[in-house]
Amino acid sequence: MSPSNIHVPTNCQTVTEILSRVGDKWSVQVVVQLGEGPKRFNEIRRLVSGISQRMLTLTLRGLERDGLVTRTVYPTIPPKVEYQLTGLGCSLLKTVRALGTWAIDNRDEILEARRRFDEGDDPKPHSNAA
Amino acid sequence: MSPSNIHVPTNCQTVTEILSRVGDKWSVQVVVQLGEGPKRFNEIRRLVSGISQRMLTLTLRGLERDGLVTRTVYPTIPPKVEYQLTGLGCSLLKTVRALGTWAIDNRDEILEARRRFDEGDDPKPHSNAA
DNA sequence: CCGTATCCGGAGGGATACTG
DNA sequence: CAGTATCCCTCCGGATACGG
Repeated sequence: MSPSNIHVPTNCQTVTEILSRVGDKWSVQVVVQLGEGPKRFNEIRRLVSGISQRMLTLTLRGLERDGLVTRTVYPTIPPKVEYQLTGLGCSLLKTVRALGTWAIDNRDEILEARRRFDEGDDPKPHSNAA
Repeated sequence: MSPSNIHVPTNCQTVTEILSRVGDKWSVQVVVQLGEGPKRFNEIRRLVSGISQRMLTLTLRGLERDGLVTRTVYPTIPPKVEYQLTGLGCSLLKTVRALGTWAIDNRDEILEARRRFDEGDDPKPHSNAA
């Protein structure tokens, strides 16, 4: 990367903003599930097990608001609502998957570092220096 | 804790876990600053202006715990402490930059979608509101 | 200079009950 | 089935003050 890449204020600001969207507890999981194809409300709810009805609603609203998913209502009885990733949503999914790959690749290393740190931060276990 | 298996949920589980690390309010900004080279505590604090002393400490601790940064103390007077990205931290930075690029590229589209949604999400202005 | 401890307001998010 | 509203509790994170 160049030392003076694009102009400054847009950078941190925007990235942080997007990470807030994606970094919440549920958005990514919902997006990933929707990556498999369009899904109904309770279908998603089952797949992302652990999520509450309330949170699923809020998460979907947020994603819809940002143009990442579309919401289609079929006025049948009983009502049927389908959620689907937009093009924008798909492109986000790709990027997120890259992060996911990183996470999986480095999972063990992180867990190990974490364990060591919690043990008492002992970087030199072979030398018994108190 | 599951008694017998760790195989299935590795995907969502791990990704969510990493995003929690990276998706908090400050971690990314700190990592980005550290990407420019090793920095001292108050140096980072100035660069990531807006962060409180407390939050910087907590953020750095978290990153250190996960093996993303190292903390080096020089026992001088006054004390000097340097933080630096590890190899793991650098590789994360690269992935995060990709997400940052996505954010910048799609910033306008998201903001526009958001504005439309807040306006009243009105794709069919004529006829009775369905 | 670097960090910790305490106080405290507000957002996030779960459980539940109700509506169309 | 899909969604809203309410209650409530936890944790995040800012301000401030103190210790090495």
